[in-house]
Amino acid sequence: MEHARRLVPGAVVVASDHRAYREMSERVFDVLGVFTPTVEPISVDEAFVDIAGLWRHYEHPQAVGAAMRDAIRLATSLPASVGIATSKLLAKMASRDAKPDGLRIVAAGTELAYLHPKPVRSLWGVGEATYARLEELGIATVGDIAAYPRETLVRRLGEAVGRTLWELAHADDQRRVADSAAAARSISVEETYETDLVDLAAMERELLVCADRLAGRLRRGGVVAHTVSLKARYPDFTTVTRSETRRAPMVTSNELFTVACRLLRRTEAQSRGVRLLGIGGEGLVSAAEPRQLDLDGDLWEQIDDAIARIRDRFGADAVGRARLVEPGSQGPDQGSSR
DNA sequence: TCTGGGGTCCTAGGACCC
DNA sequence: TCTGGGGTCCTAGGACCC
Repeated sequence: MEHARRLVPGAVVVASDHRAYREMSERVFDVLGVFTPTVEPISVDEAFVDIAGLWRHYEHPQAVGAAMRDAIRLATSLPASVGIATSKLLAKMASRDAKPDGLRIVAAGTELAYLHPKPVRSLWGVGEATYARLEELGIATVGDIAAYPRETLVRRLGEAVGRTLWELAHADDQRRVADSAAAARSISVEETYETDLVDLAAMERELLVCADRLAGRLRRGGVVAHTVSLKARYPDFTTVTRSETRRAPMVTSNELFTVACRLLRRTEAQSRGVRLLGIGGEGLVSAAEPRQLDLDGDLWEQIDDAIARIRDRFGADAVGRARLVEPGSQGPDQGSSR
């Protein structure tokens, strides 16, 4: 945004509003749920829907897609694009073709004819790096991949990528539509700073902010983390991670903070400075599962819990860490830029 | 062209165990 | 006591996606 503002000094900048996006997203998913229970969210604004069970109610697949688009527009005033096909990959590609506000069908029997002329980059799973490698092999279209010897592709691209791409290029995609989103496997927070952080005290203050945010999200998700990871980006943009796994899972902001500080000392942050810091929780398990708490941990859970309830009721700025108050300021309002 | 934030999965090496 | 094979877990980094 800094760069954009420099280029266009008079630009109107509109802040993002994630609460509104979530609200609209929920309405869209509610609409989809009316059609069928088999709805698998991909992201806040995309989902796979299994419409195989709807053949009784609609004459053509087109009619299902059109009805969904109408219902979404009615409920949210938002345009929606729909791709219909015999597999997830093709439905996804068709929906991309349908954007920004349309409907695209790849009829059964026409899969390969649709797929093979497409550029490799349009396949789900071919990013910048894989694209460059395929280019070196003289592979430009999905059809080229399909014609390439499978074993050679695996040797060049690795087992997982090579095999998957080869199968997808033959329209071999057996993945089913799940009836809900998979449980999160990790939760993380991170922040890029306007100016690089150079001293340890400043870095630790920011880690405390991250630890607080992460603790809140773990708590709301009802999970605890066996592994805590730290992410640091140096001023030259190289990024490193450090992690620590423990038998006893962690949840409290205090635990997350303590581990993150220890991990930070295992990086070169102190000597090089950092542009970004982040903390993540991995190896998530339900907080409802029995686990051993030491007295100290129990106390911090109660503190986090109390803070969460105060924030729910009085707003995010209602309570804060004394440590995060700028020296000389009167309180969190004046002291915090966030 | 200097590049947010939040995720997933894969790979490779090393430790450890049987 | 040594060696080899094979499995799991942990760690770090990279590719990819929205």
